[in-house]
Amino acid sequence: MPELPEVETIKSDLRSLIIGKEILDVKSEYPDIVKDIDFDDFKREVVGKKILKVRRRAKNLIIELVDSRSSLVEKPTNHKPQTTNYLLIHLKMTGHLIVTDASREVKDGSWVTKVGPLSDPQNQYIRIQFMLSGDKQLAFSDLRKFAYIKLIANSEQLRAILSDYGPEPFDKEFTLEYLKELFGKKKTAIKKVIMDQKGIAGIGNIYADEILFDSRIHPLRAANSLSDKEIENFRASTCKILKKAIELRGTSTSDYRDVKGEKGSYGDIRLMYKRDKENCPGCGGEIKKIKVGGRGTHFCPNCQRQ
DNA sequence: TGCAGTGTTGCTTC
DNA sequence: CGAAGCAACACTGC
Repeated sequence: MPELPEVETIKSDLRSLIIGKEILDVKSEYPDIVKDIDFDDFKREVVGKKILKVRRRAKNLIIELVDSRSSLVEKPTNHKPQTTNYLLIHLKMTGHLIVTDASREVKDGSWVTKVGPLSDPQNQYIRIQFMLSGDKQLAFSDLRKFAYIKLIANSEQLRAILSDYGPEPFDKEFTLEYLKELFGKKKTAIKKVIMDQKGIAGIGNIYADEILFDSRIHPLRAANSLSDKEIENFRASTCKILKKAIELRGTSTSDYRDVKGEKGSYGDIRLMYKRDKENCPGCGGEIKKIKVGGRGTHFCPNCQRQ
């Protein structure tokens, strides 16, 4: 389940692997993965475009495409058609992006894809393949078909979609004051509040449990009951945990893999997530599992008091 | 063997 | 309007 650190890892890897490449072809046996547009239209829009930038916002990846035939030195004409658009990709729980070698058969023009990371059982649910210049492909695998790709026509539309998300934990606006305002209005369980992407962008189930333990806050505490000190602890823990998780390239306790099919290693040092019945590293007591907002929640009842 | 569990987001319902 | 619950989906594990 890719959360902020996993999507950030994918973003960095894609930047070094696919920026500057041209999309030569798109293939899919599951065209509904591309939302809100007929697949043939989608194909017409992206084939021939060049990958200019890769960004992340919340758990979304944004790939900026520009017409590969439009030269940067060329003077703009009066009625120049829109040449820049964006792929907005959300991987949901089991979505993966994989970059591998691929080349076109000389004799019949069909694409041959080398196996590589695609032999991983986690990557065998290929839904869409983008064939790229330089004998590469970007493949989109997703077991459960929740993940999607949207084509965003221009920067205004993109901005409108992305403005619904709360601040990124590494943004300037992610301050004690902001969090006091956000939590003060809600009497819901704090865990639900911090996983709401409209309030804070990027925290999912794994890092919510890790952050709440690090800041010693019980997941069922009413958000508006937190003291200023607890909110500051939460803020500091969020930055600390997410930074460490990015360094370790994410958590692969379940299906997550990076674009080369490799696992992240944050799962090895996680303290709470999926560690119920083990001993708490803080006090030695037993880690409990409960449900909060329908999600499995792991915490230490002794270190994180109601 | 069937069914609960898994997990993000957005839609529906109250 | 906020909050809660469920659907989307497919596979695993008990």
